[in-house]
Amino acid sequence: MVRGKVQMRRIENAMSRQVTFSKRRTGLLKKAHELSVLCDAEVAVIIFSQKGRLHEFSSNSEIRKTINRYHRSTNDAERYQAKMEQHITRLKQETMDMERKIELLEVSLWKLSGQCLGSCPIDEIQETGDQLEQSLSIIRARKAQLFQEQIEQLQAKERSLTEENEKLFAKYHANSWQSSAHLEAAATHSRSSQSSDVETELVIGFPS
Amino acid sequence: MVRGKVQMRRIENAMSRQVTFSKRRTGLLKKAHELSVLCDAEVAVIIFSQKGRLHEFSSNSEIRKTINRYHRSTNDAERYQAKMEQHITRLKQETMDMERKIELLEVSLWKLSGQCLGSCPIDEIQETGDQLEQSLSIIRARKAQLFQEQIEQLQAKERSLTEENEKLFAKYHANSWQSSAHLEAAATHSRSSQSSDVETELVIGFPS
DNA sequence: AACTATTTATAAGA
DNA sequence: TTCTTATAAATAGTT
Repeated sequence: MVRGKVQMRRIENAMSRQVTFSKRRTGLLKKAHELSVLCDAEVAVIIFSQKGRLHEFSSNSEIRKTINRYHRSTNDAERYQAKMEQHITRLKQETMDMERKIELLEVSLWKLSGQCLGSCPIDEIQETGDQLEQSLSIIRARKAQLFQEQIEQLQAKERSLTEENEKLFAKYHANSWQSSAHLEAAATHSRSSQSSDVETELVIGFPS
Repeated sequence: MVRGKVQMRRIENAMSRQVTFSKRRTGLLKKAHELSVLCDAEVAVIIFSQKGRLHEFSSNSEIRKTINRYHRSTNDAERYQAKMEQHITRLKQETMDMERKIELLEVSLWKLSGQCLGSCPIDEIQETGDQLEQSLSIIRARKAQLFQEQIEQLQAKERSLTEENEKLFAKYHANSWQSSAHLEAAATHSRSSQSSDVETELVIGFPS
């Protein structure tokens, strides 16, 4: 039996506390239910016992809905939501920009590859053609330059090889008279290789 | 005074409902507070009145903490977070794909415009050149075709104008002998216009 | 908001 | 946990 007012402080006896928790918890949930029914209110109750066990009541089918409504009605939530919306808007904008960029690039490539001519006006085709001619001339110049460089490299290589050959020839000729026939053959080879390079240069330098 | 058990259903009288809400709401929050103090429990109560006004109780200083604990103890939160991460990952992937696509397109355009030649190997330049030659030939063909069509249109127009002129000439010649000098001038103009068109055709058809 | 007759909740004991 | 019961607390209807 109730022996007077209960002191409004933590019940020290663990057993009593557990029992009281059980009883009052039931009472609280019941009261919450009654409030929601009688007054047509949206009520949510969350209780964690001292041991961490969860008990809950929601007048709604989903307590999350009430929590979300709470978040919405709090200012924090509005700020949070605004931030999120801003973020999403930014992402969408970025995506759209990228898509537009891709489209423009694809159209450019399309035009440069000679497609889409059915729908292009003649002045645009003219412009694309001019652009291509220009690009081609740059590329032809670069090609010519690269060939020229290659030729110069080959010529340099050839010169150094010829020099080496001549040195070797002189060396062998001076130091060993025994195998003169063999060395003569090497020198001949060196000279024929030189003339072949010159011929190649002329062919590549001025294509038909 | 209380005249018997209250029926557990919505109170129809708005005034009574409002008063009962006020009283019971106070009671519920008090009970929640008592439970939290007596039993050392974590309690949160959220109430939205019928009019949407928010009332809350939290044994904690911050009701958000209790809500977060609720989310944690439920698996909802984890699932929600997992979903969000998945979504973000997907968005990032899409962005990366788009960036890669843009890069490829830009490199293609770069190459086709004759840039980036310092770093390109000769065979790639060769390939680009071939591609450009091909595109150019397509565009030249299209240009020629468009000029041809334009010429044909002009020829057709010229023919119809000539015919009309001749008809008019005949008509005026037959019906009115009074102003023969004036009509003679018109016919001369018609003939000169015709020869001018033919000249234009020859210039456009075979440009230097 | 205050009053009060009643109902309801619940502490302690079993 | 559940039942009982004495008592505190809550509250419906009224003022």
